[in-house]
Amino acid sequence: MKAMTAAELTIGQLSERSGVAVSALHFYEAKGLLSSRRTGGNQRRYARDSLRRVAFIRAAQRVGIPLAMVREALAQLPDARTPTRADWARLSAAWRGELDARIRQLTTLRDALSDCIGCGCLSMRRCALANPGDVAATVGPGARRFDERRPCRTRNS
Amino acid sequence: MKAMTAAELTIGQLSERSGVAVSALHFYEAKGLLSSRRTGGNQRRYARDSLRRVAFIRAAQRVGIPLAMVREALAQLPDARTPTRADWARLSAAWRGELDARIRQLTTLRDALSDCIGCGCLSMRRCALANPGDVAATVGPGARRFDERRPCRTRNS
DNA sequence: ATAGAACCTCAACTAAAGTCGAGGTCAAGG
DNA sequence: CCTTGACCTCGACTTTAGTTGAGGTTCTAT
Repeated sequence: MKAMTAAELTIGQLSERSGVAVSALHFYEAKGLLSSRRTGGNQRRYARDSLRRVAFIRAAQRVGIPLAMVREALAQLPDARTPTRADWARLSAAWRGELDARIRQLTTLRDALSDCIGCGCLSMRRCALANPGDVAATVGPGARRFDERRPCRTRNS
Repeated sequence: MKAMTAAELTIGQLSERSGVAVSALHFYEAKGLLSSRRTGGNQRRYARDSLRRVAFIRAAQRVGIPLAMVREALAQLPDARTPTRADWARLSAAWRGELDARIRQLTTLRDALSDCIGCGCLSMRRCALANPGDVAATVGPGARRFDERRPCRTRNS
């Protein structure tokens, strides 16, 4: 174990510091989420910003974002030079919408469980529980929205 | 097509009204998330509250909760009689914590992306991006918490 | 110089959450 | 009666996100 923190990381170091298994790092590389330089002996060497990429990948994973989507996001980072603050900020901005939507969806589910689930409402077309969060809006004429929260007191069961 | 809405639903009706494929309903039943009466001819008949169970399953699914966890939750509902308001309310209460945690995690990710990702922080042990949300608290002595949001200006990269 | 840890590739396996198709049964209208 | 559409089971296949193992190479410390 070479304690010296060099400019680059071995895969073992990246694994340990990120808490992600070596096999998973191989896998991320195979899927194009991560890249590495190879030494003369064909071993991987990671630039230090890989640590942040991996953190980003795992953070996204934890909230249920599929790797394919993460890959697309990361593809916007330059792969020649080390990403700058601005590069990450751009990526960040692109994701706010997605994250906000998911937060809204979760919040809605939580509230629906508290407010609505005991109401007897079984109309799949109207209950908050039943609607995908975004798709909900455009059902029938009258453009009723998800967020004009009329918590369905229909009792058709 | 028998338009008469009877006391029970066929699998086709449940599928159509819930928007879930028949094959998925079979699958849910196989996994113990759903149950049905059988007719003389071995066909499934669903009580009307199945509609709500399915809505609940899908809502949970949409926010990334695995079926196994949903199954456990639904197991708390009585399977002899139709669940009452109170039954659902109990289940709802049990889930608030889980949902709140997920909402917190997502919010943290969103904020970390906005505030922290460009900060140069690569300390996997300290950055909001890197921590599983709950586990974060207990690292080293000093009990620093996740929510005393000191957005890591360490710049050790 | 050599043991052992860490690394490499590639193929096979796993688990979750389904879908698809084959081959057969049930039920309702003409 | 008999056709047609909805239903049945069961096994095979799919995708995502990896893990595990075999067989071989590289690195580094003694």
